[in-house]
Amino acid sequence: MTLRPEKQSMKERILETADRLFYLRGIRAVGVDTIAAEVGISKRTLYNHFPSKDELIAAYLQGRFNKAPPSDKPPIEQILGTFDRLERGFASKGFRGCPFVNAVAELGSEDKSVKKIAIAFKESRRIWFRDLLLKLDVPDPEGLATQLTLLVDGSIAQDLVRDDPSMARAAKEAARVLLGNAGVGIVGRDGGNTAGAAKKRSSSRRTRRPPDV
Amino acid sequence: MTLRPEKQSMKERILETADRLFYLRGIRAVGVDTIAAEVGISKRTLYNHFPSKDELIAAYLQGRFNKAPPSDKPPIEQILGTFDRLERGFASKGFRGCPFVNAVAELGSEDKSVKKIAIAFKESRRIWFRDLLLKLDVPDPEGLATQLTLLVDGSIAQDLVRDDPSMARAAKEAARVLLGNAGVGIVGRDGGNTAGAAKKRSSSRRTRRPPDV
DNA sequence: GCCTAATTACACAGATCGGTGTAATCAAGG
DNA sequence: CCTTGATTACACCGATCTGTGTAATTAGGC
Repeated sequence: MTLRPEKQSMKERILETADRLFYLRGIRAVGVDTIAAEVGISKRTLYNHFPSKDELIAAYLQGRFNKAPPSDKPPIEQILGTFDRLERGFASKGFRGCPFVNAVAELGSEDKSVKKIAIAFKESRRIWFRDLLLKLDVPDPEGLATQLTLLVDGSIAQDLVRDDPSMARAAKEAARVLLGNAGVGIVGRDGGNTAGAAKKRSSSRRTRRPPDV
Repeated sequence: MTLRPEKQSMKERILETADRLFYLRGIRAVGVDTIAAEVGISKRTLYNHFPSKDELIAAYLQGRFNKAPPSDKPPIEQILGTFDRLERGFASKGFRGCPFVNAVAELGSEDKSVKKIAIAFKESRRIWFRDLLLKLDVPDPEGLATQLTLLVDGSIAQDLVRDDPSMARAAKEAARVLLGNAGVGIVGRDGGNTAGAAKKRSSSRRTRRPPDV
């Protein structure tokens, strides 16, 4: 009966489907019945693994907490590479903004646990930037790290409404300026200039998975 | 019976209440019954003024389209002043992020009209920045305007999840660097340095109206 | 074969959703 | 006074929501 390996546990299957639907259509817009039907299980089974939708939501956001893969590349490349990965994410078909920001926007200040997870995620990214900046001996790693997160979240929000992956490139150029201002030497500018980046209203949206946010 | 002037029309009263509830609690989270009850009218009256909730949502977002007051102050002050107003907005009690981003995040790609309004708003702000930058004769007003909008939206998203109005200051400092890099002379840095701005995890939230986004 | 645990189908509860139909009431202006 | 239009109360629709109760069915390990 098991046509394919099916190494996933039931809980994983539920969580995977919930992740996809919550992220793509919105948390409030997706009911537990829809999730159960999509997984191909009964609603009862779903509730056997997650006591409530709220817990499923929390698990969904926890699962979005990325596994930032450690890299041995130079810090400056890692920092700027963030925006390249961001641009690929924007261009992927299923991109729908930052799941944490979206969740907070949807569920408001009612759900405290959701906000806590969102805060933790945002802070983790800021710390990731900061630790890289520490290696670069910039004057103010804390403040610069915060500014870089602003560019990240700003480009995400802009792409969410505009569907314009070039926002990531604009953010990258701004990041380069901020880094340069902090005394970090400019590293290989890629291809074209960034002028009029907002003009190339790309209508691409290829078929890739949303890598990370 | 009219204790106070009551110069508002019925439609305005409905829209005002809808705006407050939609923005504060989320669009999907607020039903038409709730809005009617809050206004103190019957649901029938509400539907006499707005044929559907979707139209009410559209009117809500249209109403958020700000009236950018023309100013005769120097462009550079207007640009940087944006972040000051942003910080005041963040510190106000009812601030809950960008209504347009929130709406797109909530309603997803289903509602086309909502997305159109959101795009128009974001673009209008970019144009506002660009026109000011044109007066400053910067090399790339289009690209720089885009970058400034990234800082604006980034700080809004960050404040939404962190409740930290200092994000606006961090954005302002970054904007100053970007402007300086474009050849615009530094204008009066205010008070303290921007270092560790992310540290002053303000728990303020005063009682003010959300001015604009 | 048997025990245990998971999963199933399915009905149902209680609430809320957007939206409508209807008839009574109210207010204002001619 | 009378007419007209707005507003009211209120019942109701069908759909959907989260969550539960229950009894039958399945599958695997001993």
